[in-house]
Amino acid sequence: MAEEEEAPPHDPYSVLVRTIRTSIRDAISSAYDVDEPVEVPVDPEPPVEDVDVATPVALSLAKEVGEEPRKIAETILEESDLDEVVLVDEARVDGPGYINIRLNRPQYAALVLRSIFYYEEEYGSLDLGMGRPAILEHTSANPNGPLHIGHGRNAIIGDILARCMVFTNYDVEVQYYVNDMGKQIAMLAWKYIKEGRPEVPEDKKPDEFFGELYAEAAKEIEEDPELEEVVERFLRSYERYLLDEESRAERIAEAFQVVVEECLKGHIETLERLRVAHDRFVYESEFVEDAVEIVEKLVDMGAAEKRDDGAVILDLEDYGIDKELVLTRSDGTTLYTTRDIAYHLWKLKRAAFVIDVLGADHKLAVQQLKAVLDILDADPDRVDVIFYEFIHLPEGSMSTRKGRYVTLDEFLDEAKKRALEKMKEAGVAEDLDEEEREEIAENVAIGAVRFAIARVSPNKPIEFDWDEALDFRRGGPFIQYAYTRAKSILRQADEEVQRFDAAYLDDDHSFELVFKMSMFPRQVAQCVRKRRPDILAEYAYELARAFHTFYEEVPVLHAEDEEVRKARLKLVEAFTIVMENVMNLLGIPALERM
RNA sequence: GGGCCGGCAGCUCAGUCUGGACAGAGCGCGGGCCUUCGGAGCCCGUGGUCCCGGGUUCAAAUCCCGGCCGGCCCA
Repeated sequence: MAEEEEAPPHDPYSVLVRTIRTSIRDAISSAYDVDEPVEVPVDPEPPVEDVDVATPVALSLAKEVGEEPRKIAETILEESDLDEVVLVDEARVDGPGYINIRLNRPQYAALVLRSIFYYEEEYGSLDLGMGRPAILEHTSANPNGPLHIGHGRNAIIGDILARCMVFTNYDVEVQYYVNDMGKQIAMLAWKYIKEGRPEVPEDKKPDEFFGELYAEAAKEIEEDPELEEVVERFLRSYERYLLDEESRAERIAEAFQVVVEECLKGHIETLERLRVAHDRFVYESEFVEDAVEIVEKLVDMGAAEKRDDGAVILDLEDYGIDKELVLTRSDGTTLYTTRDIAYHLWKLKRAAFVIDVLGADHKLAVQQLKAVLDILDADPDRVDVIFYEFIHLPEGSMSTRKGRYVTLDEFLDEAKKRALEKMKEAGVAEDLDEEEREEIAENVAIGAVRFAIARVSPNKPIEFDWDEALDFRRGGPFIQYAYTRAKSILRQADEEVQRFDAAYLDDDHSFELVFKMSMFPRQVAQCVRKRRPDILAEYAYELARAFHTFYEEVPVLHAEDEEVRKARLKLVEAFTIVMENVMNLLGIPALERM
């Protein structure tokens, strides 16, 4: 009679670690007199042949206990019940006192595969968010030109994080904050009117068109500083218009709105191509009234001070910020930061967590923002900002103003071109028609671009280089190719394996793959907790590498034995499940053919 | 001048939070693997004062202090 089968663990690696920890901890407390529960670090990649996991715990205990580390390790092993743990095959002491553990590979492989097949597309998903609402804001580029690769970094970091948070049960709303009333927009609106409100040419993306217009405007204004005042007047008029104080400014308001909407249209088109989605677009101009109220409140509280010239300023020295914050200019208009405070108050009311993805140049502004939120008793700790460093071009940092940038569209186009060349060179997919080949190349391009940007940790500056960014050998295509190879095996096997014995997966390459797959839930959790998409990108790469090695070294369809063949087919199938989940989180298209 | 971030192989980067075994990958360079599942791949080799100087520790790329260089922000 079959027993009632228990659901397998969501996170087999954690089960393993917990078992080992408990066993060692118990051994320590029964052999030694230590007051606090001991931290037992577990190393999943010990540098020793035939060892799967290890712990240096005996080394760190040496001082407290006053014994040689090796001796401590031996005592721990004697006292512990590690040899009775099913997942452990052998535990021994090596080197200066490491406890090295070889796993019971058949047992562990069986556990891992059971989890993967049981949860399938949910494998890797731990309940970190418990359904709590979160607002994640990213991209939020000024609508005065096309998105360049710097914005791409923002969008991709934000998008991967959003996908990971949804996957780990956060109730996420992704927002794009449209900066529709900054000085840059005023410059563009001015130029737009000056040029007689030109239509966007048919053959041009609107953001590209207005980006060029903006660069021209910036140049003109630089050459004739008197125009600065004209632009300032535009800005004032628009803000008063929004507050119903100056209804005559309709023409100006309309110019603002046209340029913003057109540029935004272009942004969305690019983002869709890159598979980046937003749930909601929030406009800065919606917060003008709230901003005014907040300033009044801060003055009433006595926190902010109204100077003789009419400007309202806030002293933040108590927060370690020497620079005083201007909330209202002497002409009565509010500033970006003031409206940003209003926006954040609004977000905090609607969600348990607020996450922003911002360039490193916003660090001071965020410090100020958080200080003000604290003054307003609005819980700044619930606002978490992910900063990323800039992407530089060989000729300097990117600038919309100077018209010096590599757009995301160009980046994708170049990637696609190279993918097509590669396909031709490899003579791949020749039986498909032109359109299908284009589609594959486009998907390879998306994977290449997303991976190139995601793989670098956010706080590291990137020097952009075409050949390096589009190196298919260590990039998205490498990952996609692993998946494609696996799918190709499954297609040819053309059989549905039901029962199999994981004990046949104990050779080094198969087991390495099993072990890597078992790390997936943990990697997702790390990515969410540390807000570091690069962790997941790195993991995807390692998983792909483990598969490529397995593929080259271990025959599946031509396995020496029918039972071995079945087990390996299931391993390949499990790999496609895990890899598909990883790729979904990274937004890298999974392809049957490429 | 102040604040934040980075500096590791010729190049691009992991590892630093939570200190532990010879510091890991990829590119490059040298050599091998297409009579077996797709060579956008695999294997072997080459290559490092972990920016410098002190300190803490049995043990430092990792922690602390002081410098240097680069980026960003503020003045």
